[in-house]
Amino acid sequence: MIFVDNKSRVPIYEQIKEQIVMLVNTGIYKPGDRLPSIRNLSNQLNINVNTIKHSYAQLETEGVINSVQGKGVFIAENPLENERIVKGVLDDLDRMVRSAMARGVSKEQIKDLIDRIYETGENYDKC
Amino acid sequence: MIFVDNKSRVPIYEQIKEQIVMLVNTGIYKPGDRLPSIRNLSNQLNINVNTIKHSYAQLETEGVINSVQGKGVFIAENPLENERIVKGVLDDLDRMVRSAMARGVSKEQIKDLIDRIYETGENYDKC
Amino acid sequence: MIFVDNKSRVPIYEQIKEQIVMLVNTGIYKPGDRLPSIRNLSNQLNINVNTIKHSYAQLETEGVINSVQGKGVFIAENPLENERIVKGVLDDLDRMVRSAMARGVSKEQIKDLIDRIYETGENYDKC
Amino acid sequence: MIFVDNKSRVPIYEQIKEQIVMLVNTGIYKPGDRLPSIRNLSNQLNINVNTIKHSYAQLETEGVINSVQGKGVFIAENPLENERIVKGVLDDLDRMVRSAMARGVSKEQIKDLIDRIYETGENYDKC
DNA sequence: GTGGTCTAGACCACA
DNA sequence: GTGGTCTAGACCACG
Repeated sequence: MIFVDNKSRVPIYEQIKEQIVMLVNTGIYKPGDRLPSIRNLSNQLNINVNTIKHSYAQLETEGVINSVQGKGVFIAENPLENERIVKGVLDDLDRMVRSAMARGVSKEQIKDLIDRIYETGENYDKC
Repeated sequence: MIFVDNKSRVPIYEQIKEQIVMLVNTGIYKPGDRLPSIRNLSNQLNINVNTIKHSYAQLETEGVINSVQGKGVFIAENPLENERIVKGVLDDLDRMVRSAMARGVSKEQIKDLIDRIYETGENYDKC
Repeated sequence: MIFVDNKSRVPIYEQIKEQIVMLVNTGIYKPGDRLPSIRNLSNQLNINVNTIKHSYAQLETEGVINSVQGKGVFIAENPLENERIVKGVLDDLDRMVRSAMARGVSKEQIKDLIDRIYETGENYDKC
Repeated sequence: MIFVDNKSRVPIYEQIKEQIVMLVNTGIYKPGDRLPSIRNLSNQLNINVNTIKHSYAQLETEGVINSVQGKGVFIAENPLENERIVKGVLDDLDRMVRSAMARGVSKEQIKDLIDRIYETGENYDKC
């Protein structure tokens, strides 16, 4: 499953891109694997088709995926020639942690939150 | 006292909000203290009056400050004791941690980030 | 559906806020319903976009509505279940009753006013 | 004591005017009585001298009071020739009660609030 | 001088 | 099309 945060400053199409790259990075997606169709993903995530299209289009120009008319979308042969960095999220996290600190939340509280999320929310599947 | 990064993805009014909260949190601003007037800050930062107004308005509805017609803007009595806002911050954190997880950031990475933030911030009066 | 009195001492954005809350309260708007777009309402009422935006922004921080980029503005899940806002309303009431008392309004006068309001409003679905 | 609400839509100078008229109306102030000096009232209420001046000036042009250079300010002989109506407060109250109702506050809750205020807050003195 | 409200219009990102 | 941000400038009420 791909996780999308509507309210993030990071646009949805970037979130999707980053997560697909990550799935490739961790070996969950391998070259030649087929990605979910645009409409399929659109339905799953309840997100506009155009947004998914936007993500896929950028991934294609970056050489991460290939879309084949009438067949589907596939992971490219050398998908990670241009390595990508997950930076936006960490910036966001940084700001939010500072915000929470300023508002009196303790370090322990935050770490507990993280543990809880990572334990319960194992939301990695091949989708 | 306040700095603004025009090029950040974080809107200016939020940058200002966060910095004022920080100044309150560190004890530099105390209840009853007067903030710079919207026009004054507007000139200092070379930012439109309305943008400053926007920041101040949100801080007021969050109970951090009180603005008084014709007098100025002042730090509230219990500026950071607002359960609802703290809850909102935690919700935001929750979303972002999930987002980071989905994008392949490890639990340890996040916890390191937190440690770093809390350590550098520990010089503050209140934490 | 929404009316505005330009000459009132009550600012337009507050009039709009109150009427939307009322529409939610009476069950005319239900969670998930879509509100008119800011531009649409702006045209209908012949009021500047920013003024509408102002109303919607406050309602969002109060948890009554959610606005989603590119999609629209929607009634939140529990639009009126916000302890903090209710507390704020009661504080306002407190101030105004004291004000009325100081200006010679009798207890009975106020109670009559309340009865009248609650009676005429009793046709509403939820009260 | 005169009661002033900083956050009311009714301007402070009007609140003061109304309350003095009310004190005359109820016979607490009689023709010839001396009002507190501008500075005295300014200190008591922690309100700017100009604001008090504004109230007194209007009351004088309306014939309610006479100010005598170097002696003080006194209630006029026929102070209430032009009868005044306390309307602003009631409008405010009306709006707030509706607001509270919309937010789920019960009629009884409000009436309790009123009883409590009127019982404990007998803040009428000659000042 | 202060804050409060409103308008008009611009540009952006997203669906 | 949608909302989000920012600017410029106006007028008001209040201190």
